[in-house]
Amino acid sequence: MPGSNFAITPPTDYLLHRDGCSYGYFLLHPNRWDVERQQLERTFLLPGGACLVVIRQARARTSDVPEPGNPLRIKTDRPTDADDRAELRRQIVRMLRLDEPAETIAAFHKLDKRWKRSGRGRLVRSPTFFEDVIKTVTSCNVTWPSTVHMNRRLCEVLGDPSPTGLRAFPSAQKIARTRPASLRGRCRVGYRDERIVQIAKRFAAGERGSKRTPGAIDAAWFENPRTPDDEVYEALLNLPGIGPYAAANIMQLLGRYARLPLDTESVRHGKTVLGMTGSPTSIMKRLHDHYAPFAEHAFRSYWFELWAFYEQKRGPAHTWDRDTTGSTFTASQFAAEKV
DNA sequence: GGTAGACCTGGACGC
DNA sequence: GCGTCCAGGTCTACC
Repeated sequence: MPGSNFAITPPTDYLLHRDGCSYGYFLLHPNRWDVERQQLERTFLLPGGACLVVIRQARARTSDVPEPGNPLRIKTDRPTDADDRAELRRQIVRMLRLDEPAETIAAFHKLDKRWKRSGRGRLVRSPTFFEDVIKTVTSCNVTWPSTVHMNRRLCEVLGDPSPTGLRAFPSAQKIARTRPASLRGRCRVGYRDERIVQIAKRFAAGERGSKRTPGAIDAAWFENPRTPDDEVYEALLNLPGIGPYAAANIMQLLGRYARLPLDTESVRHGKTVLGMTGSPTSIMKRLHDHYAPFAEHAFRSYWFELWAFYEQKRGPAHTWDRDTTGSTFTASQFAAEKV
């Protein structure tokens, strides 16, 4: 089937295999990182319907390895019109954080020089705020393999298929129309069923512009950098299924890096990598103090430390296959291994 | 304000 | 193959 081809020019320091494989969500359906081809594949929801998209960074003429800032080649599995391409471009920019200029990453490297050489600084996320929120809910109170399973089932059961047959992440409207019991039974989300449907209803109401629906979510307000951090955090805490950890994690997904989403894995990191001792509560307090000097970049410093530990154990993230390495490792495995 | 226990699933383990 | 235990963050009731 004939598709469309176009290119996006990323920031001058951008590397797809490094910056696209920088956070666990790149391993969750409908995302798939093709290790062999070093390209990102995913079905996007566009005005004209679901569409499988392959994103690959152009190589240099004399090398198999892309150079920073090389164009991103976008290929779709069906023809796209101008509306489709505009929306696709918008979602890719959000997902890959192409709107973060090289200067912002340089400012982070000035504050935390450990990552200047590798160039790490951007964190991949979802094409939409809604998907980031749901993915965060599915990551709470479960081990990583369960998070992988829930996201796979959400796509398989509720996601629209592209012409090739690969499914997108379900829209807020689709989940809002789903019965909680069905979500629990078919997607294995457990007690999160009602909470996920409630969140989806609020997003769906916000997308319809329904001001009369209590709690309707105005995604643009959350995404607006001018909205104060504290107000965003408080609003997130008011969503069902979102507690302090999930709210702080969604904050970083919104590009607000000052807060740390600390969980049991953070405590493990504090103990095994940073040599901290004491109760989990005291370690979490010390972790906050430890990363405080990195101010508005605190999460980046924390996360790339954690990510470097994972890569030390499992190899570079761009070699992790979603359905093998990427779906099996757990924090408890790392805790049991020697550093 | 702090804390205990329930919530649900999948994986590990013992038999 | 079956039963039991455990990890994981949020929510509610209770003090």
